[in-house]
Amino acid sequence: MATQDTTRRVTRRRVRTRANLLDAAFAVFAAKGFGRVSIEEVCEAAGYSRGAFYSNFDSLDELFFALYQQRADLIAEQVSGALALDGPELDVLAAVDRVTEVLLLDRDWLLVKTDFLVHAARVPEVARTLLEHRARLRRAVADRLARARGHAELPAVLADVEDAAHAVVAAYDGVTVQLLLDGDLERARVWLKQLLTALLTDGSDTTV
Amino acid sequence: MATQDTTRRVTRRRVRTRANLLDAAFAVFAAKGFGRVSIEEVCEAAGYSRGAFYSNFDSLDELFFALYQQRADLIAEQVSGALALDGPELDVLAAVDRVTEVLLLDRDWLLVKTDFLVHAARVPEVARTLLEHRARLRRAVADRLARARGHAELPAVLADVEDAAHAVVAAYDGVTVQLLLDGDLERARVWLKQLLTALLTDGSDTTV
DNA sequence: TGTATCGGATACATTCGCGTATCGAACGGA
DNA sequence: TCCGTTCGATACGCGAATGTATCCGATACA
Repeated sequence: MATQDTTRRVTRRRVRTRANLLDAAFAVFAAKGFGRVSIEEVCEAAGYSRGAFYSNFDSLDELFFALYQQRADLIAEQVSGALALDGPELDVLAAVDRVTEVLLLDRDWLLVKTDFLVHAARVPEVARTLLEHRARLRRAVADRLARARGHAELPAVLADVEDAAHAVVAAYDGVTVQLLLDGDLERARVWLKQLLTALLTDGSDTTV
Repeated sequence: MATQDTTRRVTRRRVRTRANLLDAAFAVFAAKGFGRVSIEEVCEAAGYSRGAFYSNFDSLDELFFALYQQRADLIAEQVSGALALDGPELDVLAAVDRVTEVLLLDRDWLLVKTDFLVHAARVPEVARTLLEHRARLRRAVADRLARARGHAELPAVLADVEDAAHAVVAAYDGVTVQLLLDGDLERARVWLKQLLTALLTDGSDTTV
């Protein structure tokens, strides 16, 4: 179903099935890793037969791609929301807290996301999508920083707002790796906040 | 051959074969990703039959593990070397340059390393090994920073040397992700230097 | 409610990769 | 150089996963 050629009657049942397959796939991928999952396992977890799968997707890769997009869009919205929350008065540290909460929500997503990264790293077409998603996040962060800029705190060597946003994403990725290994979500949050603070403040007080 | 039971005459041919298999595996893993590689592919790339493989390893997982350890140890030594290079007078920025050069040497290694991370994230036993390796790196960095500490520059919110070392590793991981996606090695180096500079200096001059 | 279409189950053939058992050749010590 | 040992190639059987073709029940629309 990669290419939806002619218009077809898309049944409610169909969308439900598709959603169920995606959800099941998420769970299975998180548990075993994309590379070790078979189509059958996904179907079994979702409670369907392989026929249902092939009726909705052409390959595991395609499903994986759809899955990533679905979840990534969700996260992007949540982050934007967390950043937009306070008025332009701007308490950057509070924003950092909220974003941290959203970004480090559950380890399963990070597992799947990293699997997807590994995949994307070898398929330029897929990499492009992932890069676009990251650009979207950076943009949101950069905008927020720009808004805060006039008001008070000033980054250190990262004077450029774009660079600062880039740094935020890098910190996120860095902490992700640590979390994947030790599984300590709470510590990861604290650590990410500390890192972001170090990156986004010049060392003086901070809050504005 | 996981458990080397009784003492056996280990032939030169054997070590050569093993090394060849490891080298070939590295190339194949880098190209296709661990999850998409079969034992046969590795053997074919190395120019051996599957018999040779099973004579040297019990499973692809075991080979992967051996491969990671081999290369990781190599890197660890190189980093230590790069850090030890200058005397205790200490130009931290120069050290940053050298380390950056070593850490971002080739993308293939990062690909394999990330594959290994994804694997380790789901196998605690393997994760422990990877965590130990990272601890080794952090230690080297922390020692270096401690040596520099008395002399001049001072981190910002990362007063603790251990925290600073932690941040260095996080930055490395963060930049790695970006490099995996865009493949621009030179830009990654520049970017890593900038990040490390931002993290390890208080914003005043720097060099000491 | 009837009916044409759609969605998913089932059954099948096939390919692929695995692990083992066996055998001849390479090796290294005497 | 000779001989016992080790290494790796070959051949085999097996199980798992794939993709397809077909069929029946569900669904939307009139």
